[in-house]
Amino acid sequence: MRRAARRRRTRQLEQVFEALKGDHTHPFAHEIYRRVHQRLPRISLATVYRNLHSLVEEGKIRTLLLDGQGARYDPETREYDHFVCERCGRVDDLFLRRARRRIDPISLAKRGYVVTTHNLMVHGMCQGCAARRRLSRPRVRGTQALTRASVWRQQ
Amino acid sequence: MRRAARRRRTRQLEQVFEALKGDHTHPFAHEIYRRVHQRLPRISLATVYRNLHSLVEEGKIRTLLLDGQGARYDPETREYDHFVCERCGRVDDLFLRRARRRIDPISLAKRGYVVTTHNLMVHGMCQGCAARRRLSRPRVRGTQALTRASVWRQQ
DNA sequence: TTGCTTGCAAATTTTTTGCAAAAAC
DNA sequence: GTTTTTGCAAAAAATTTGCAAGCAA
Repeated sequence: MRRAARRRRTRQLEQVFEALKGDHTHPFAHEIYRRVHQRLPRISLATVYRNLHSLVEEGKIRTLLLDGQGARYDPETREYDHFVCERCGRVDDLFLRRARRRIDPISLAKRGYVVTTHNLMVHGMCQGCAARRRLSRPRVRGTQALTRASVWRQQ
Repeated sequence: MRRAARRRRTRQLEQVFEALKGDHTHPFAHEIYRRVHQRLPRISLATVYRNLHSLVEEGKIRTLLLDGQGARYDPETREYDHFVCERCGRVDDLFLRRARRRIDPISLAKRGYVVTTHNLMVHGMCQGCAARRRLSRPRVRGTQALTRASVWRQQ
């Protein structure tokens, strides 16, 4: 169950991290594999998974879980939130300064919880989809309400 | 991708909902199957999945996706948050009144986002695990727990 | 050299699907 | 009766594992 901490720096590990660094699209394991595979044609998907896990354990990247598909990976480890477009599936980073302060760790501590981190997921429609929708459906007494999101997937 | 809306009320659907109603432990599909199976021994896991999907679509339950395992199901559909214990895996409902309005839909709307809903996931250690830990590691100049709590950053 | 890490293929886990039969309406 | 839903088994998708060989330290 518990896997031993990584000790050696390998080309594979390095390339997996490189493939993700600076990327804000939150790619899936397979896309990362595709990228690394261009540089290391002999790498296997299993190794990509193993290295992604290592990086998560080291705290160099994090996992993001959303509905439907598999895990997505994120090189941004600062504490921040995400916006998930229910139309196209894109995931944006949100840096909501004000929102952050409104969570009250004290009240949780009073109830006996020890808080290490938290994550906010906002669901809706992204700019692009909202615009596209406005074009195809000219407004008639307000747009039709979106269906309520009933699925949350987070780490 | 899109499945037709359910039209008929069946014993199976009813029992799947009954098995979940009032349950705050956020069980996995398999546990729900186990429960329903006691009342309807011929039900199949596939049917449980299909009915869980129907219920989600009807808005009577919701899905909760967390790291590691599969989906968990939740009969509570009001907007509220979750606490995930990283020790034992339990998931508690959190009704954080103050936190409720923590996101600022206006600032998101300005950026072009259409927000339908949002959800907060708080990670850490639950009461039970924190207590157990306190027992095994007697405090020496402040508990480990407090140290971890201070990891909380509000930036 | 030592033993961690990789590649490969096979295994696991979780969820979905095709289809004929059963159940609703 | 007609159409939806079920049960079964098989398929799919995503991720993990065993193991011999490869490579970093």
